[in-house]
Amino acid sequence: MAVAVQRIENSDLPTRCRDCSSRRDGFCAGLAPAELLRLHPYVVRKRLPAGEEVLSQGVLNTSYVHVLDGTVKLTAALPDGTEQIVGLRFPGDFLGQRFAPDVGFTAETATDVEYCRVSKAALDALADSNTTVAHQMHQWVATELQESREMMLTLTQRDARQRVAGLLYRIGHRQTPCATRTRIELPLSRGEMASYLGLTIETISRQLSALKRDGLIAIEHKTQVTIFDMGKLATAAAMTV
Amino acid sequence: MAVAVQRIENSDLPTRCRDCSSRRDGFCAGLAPAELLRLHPYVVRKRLPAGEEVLSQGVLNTSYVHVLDGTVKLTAALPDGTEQIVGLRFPGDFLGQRFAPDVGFTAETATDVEYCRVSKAALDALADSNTTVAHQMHQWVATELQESREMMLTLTQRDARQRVAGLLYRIGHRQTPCATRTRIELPLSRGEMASYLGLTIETISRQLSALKRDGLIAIEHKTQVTIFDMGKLATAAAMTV
DNA sequence: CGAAGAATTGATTTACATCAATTGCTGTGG
DNA sequence: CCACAGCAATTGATGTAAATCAATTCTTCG
Repeated sequence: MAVAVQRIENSDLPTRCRDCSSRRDGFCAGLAPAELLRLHPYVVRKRLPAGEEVLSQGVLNTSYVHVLDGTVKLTAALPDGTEQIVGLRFPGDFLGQRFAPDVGFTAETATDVEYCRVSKAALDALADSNTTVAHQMHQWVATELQESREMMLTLTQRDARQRVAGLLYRIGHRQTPCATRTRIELPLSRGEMASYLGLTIETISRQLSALKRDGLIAIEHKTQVTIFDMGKLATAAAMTV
Repeated sequence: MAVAVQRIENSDLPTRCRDCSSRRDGFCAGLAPAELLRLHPYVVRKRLPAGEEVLSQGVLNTSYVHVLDGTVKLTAALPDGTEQIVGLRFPGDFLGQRFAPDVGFTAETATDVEYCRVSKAALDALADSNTTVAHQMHQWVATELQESREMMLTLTQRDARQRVAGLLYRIGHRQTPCATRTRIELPLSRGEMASYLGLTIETISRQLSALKRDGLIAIEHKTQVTIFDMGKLATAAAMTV
């Protein structure tokens, strides 16, 4: 508990942490330099291209993943062999369950992704000795639950147009939090968007065309989406209140 | 940490805990007798009729609720004034979020309900000093997340018949875990089932009639449902992996 | 260039919603 | 005890959003 830390220089941090955004305002901001150093041997920083598995459903749950750059999709393998997207993870997000014996959902890079993989045993040990860390991990699950319940409401209440607009809004919000007008790079194919929103590829395509026709967005090269007005998009998504 | 407890008699427990099922195999099984005694002044045991609010969305989050008997529905108030059911809680389940400043969802009794209301401050304090309790609470959120993600899959993948069959199956499973043939008391009206499953009252009614016609269930007095074969119902619900 | 895959667009079908009527309970008052 | 609100549930008729089926068009890449 009593980690006497004061005036520790940046240079006392592990090299890779020095310029990391997570150190400034993400998960690692909650860690003392000494703790980062203690964790250091159990962390690997990686970069993967799109379409690679980061964590695989069903295997022994031995690591956490902290997303630094790019988009990761969480997928559930369905009995019929297809996969269903159940969540998206962006920079700053955290993957892994503390109290699950094995991995519940496959995590797969949707774009090029940079991340830190942390040994579960090491971070769990740290959480055992540092309640702040334990709380942070607990709180993260609560955040995921909240998100998942919002998705439930989306699926029961919103029509196709609202779902697509809402997804674009959320991606825009994560990629450029403060802009009213923004250009985003879609991390998902039409099929992936369809899977996530419980719709079909054709419906996604039609709704994107409709949003384009209505002057809310522009699309270039399939994946470059310009959002002209985040507020109007939020209205189209019925995200108000 | 070092709570020296040995050979504590049942009579050392708070009176209300002595015959409580939660003490045997629920949340309170994880607590030492001394801890139960410590919590005792901050707990009230209550019994409410159907249709009462147990926790109210938006108010300051000051208590946890531990369901002992009956069914509680979690509802989200929608902007248009209607309410959407986002979850059901049965005996043994837990309500309340450790790290949320206010209550996220209204919890309302769907049937007569017996429960213990615990001061949040007191249980949080206990969790701070007893990691087992903290873990249990963390784990509970993880369980809720799991359930919520399964609901997402239901809403994206399953049709009306599968949803209704699945709900009956789950209620049957909670009320009588080991039976193949069972009779359940529906804790929800048709409208509530519709809200939970993202369907309409009429569709629920038609699907119940269809399941009856197909010989999977029988219904008396609207709410008494006999399930002839849980296995067949699970098949109808496509719950099989 | 041509093949293969992804996305768009159009035509048709369908599951569920919506609208509408009827039935069946439950409680209240004459 | 019956009459009749008042409400939930059922059942039927019709409408509609999205799925499905079916061509194109656009992209990428060997």
